[in-house]
Amino acid sequence: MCAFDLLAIVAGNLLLEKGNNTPSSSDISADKDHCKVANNAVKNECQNDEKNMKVEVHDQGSITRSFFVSELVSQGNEQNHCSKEYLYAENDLNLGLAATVATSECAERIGSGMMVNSKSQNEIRTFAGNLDVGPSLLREFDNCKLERETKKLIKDEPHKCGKVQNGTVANMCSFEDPVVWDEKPHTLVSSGSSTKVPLRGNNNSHSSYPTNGDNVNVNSRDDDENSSGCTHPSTTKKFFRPAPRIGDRRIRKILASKYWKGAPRSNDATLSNTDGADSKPLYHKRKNYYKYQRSERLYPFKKRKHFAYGSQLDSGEGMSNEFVSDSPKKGNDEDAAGSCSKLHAGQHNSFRPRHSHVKLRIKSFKVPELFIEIPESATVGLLKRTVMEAVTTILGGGLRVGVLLQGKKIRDDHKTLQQTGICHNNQLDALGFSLEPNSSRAAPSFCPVDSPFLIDTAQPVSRYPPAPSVAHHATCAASPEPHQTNLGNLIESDHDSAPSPTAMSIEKGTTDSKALVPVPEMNIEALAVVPADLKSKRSEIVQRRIRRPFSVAEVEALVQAVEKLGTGSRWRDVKLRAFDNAKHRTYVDLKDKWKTLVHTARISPQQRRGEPVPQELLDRVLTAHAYWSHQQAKQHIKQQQQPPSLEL
DNA sequence: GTTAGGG
DNA sequence: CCCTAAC
Repeated sequence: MCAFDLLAIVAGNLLLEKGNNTPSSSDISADKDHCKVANNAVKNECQNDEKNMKVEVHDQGSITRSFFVSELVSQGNEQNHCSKEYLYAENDLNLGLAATVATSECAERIGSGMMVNSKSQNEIRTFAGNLDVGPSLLREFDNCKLERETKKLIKDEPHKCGKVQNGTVANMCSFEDPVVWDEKPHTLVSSGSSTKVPLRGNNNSHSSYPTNGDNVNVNSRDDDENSSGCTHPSTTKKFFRPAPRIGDRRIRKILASKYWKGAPRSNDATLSNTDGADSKPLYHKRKNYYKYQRSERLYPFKKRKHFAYGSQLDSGEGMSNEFVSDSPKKGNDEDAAGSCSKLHAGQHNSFRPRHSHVKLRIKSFKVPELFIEIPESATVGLLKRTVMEAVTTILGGGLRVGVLLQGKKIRDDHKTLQQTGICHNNQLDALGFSLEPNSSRAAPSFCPVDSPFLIDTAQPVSRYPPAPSVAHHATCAASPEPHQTNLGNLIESDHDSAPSPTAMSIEKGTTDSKALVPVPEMNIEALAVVPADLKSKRSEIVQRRIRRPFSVAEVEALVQAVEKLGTGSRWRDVKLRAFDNAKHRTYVDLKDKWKTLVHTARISPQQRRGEPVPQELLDRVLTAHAYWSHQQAKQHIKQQQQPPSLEL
């Protein structure tokens, strides 16, 4: 069950609420004409064996909350600097950006107590970490008051924003559920979703480091989440860098590949409903790409976060705070009101429905299905980490929000809510949201976004009851899982899952240690529309493994093995010796890793990226490499000299 | 099935 | 990590 706590956080259902703010979704009588998204108060608390992570999101509907970041910044005594940027971002309707700025600029200050590992790379994480740090810090944010001051500065230093903002602000407006955006100035829209919380893998951030390279990503991402959970920090990243829809560079590769030449970036476009801005990510430099890819995916959340003006972050108990307040608290909003309207100014025009508003309350999301296999002897802490990593892995490919109406997935992003029937009385209760893995194949260009035939009815979705029911349950299913892996806390997943929503399930541990396996779901409807040949291509793509950085521990093991066995023609032995239980590490992987290690060891530390490998290890790499290279050379010489003699 | 290297 | 040629 513990494991599920983490998952549960992510998991969830959507509650559609009309009219009044009553929690009950059944209240149909409410005025449907005026629908708004209720604010969610979500408090999640994840405790790790290592330390307590707290992600609390209280969206009380107070617009003021949006300034959380700013406040945070100001707290750091960098009001001028940070707030400016923040405001600027705000001006762009890009709170996320603001958060980003704050993160990069002020992270260290804010989190003075935190470990700041390194430059920009870790800043975000650090920032998030700070947020987590504690109630004490967070409480400070409670008093929001910098809006006015900061506003002045909004236009002051646009360039700063640019610096931080690699992506496009336009991205913000991408494919979110229109619903969320249907807010008018007066309407308080905040779909504070518990979703953010879960991602927080901070638990491991310190200690887990050796465990898995992924942690790095996870943490940073998580932190984002956290921060977002706390308020906006997370959001930041998202906007900061337009979310690459597709997984790794694979996407790039795919697009470039012969098979896909015909279907360029439109691919992305498909995934993201509206704006073409999404395609940008493809052009991002690879290095940055990984850094942000995960966080970026959380598009939906971030947007919501923007509107989910997190209120005070105090240490609460409940994992999910059901509290929802629809309307902003007037008291707090006094100040915020102005900024708020400004904040949303640009949005209304394009997104708000003409007549009525849809009022939604998203209590939680369904999350992709996970299978976890772990030894009974494993510790709870390990279980938690495992789950965390599993979640991270799944999310690694990015997330999309799926909208389900009466159990049917709505694919046409261009339809209005009205057209879809979401606003109608009888539909509100049937509306569901899901988090879906955002895989590259999910929406190849050849699948028109708008094509009606894609609006499938007979989807895997059926497996997943309309949001409300799925919510927080992690079901324990004992089903033999074909693709298993070893290596305790490392995640084994070789495929991004297909874009269908899934429920959570856990597989009872067997005797050996196993890892998580995101079980991909077939995108039936999509496949049905795809030409046969393309279909096969796609399936190939699906097999692509996710990138999983080597942890220091793994590097250590690799180095040790190579020192003993050597490199030449012994990768299989190395594998068996040091990574026999890590199924996801093939000898080819090890070989490749060694290759990169050697390269890394030769370049200057400044040029290195990713999780830093201790210099000591790098030294050993060079030494071992030199030694074995020499041995190999000698060997070759011998062989070249021997044959003649034999012939003679 | 492995290894070695380029991508 | 992927892909492939070459064992």
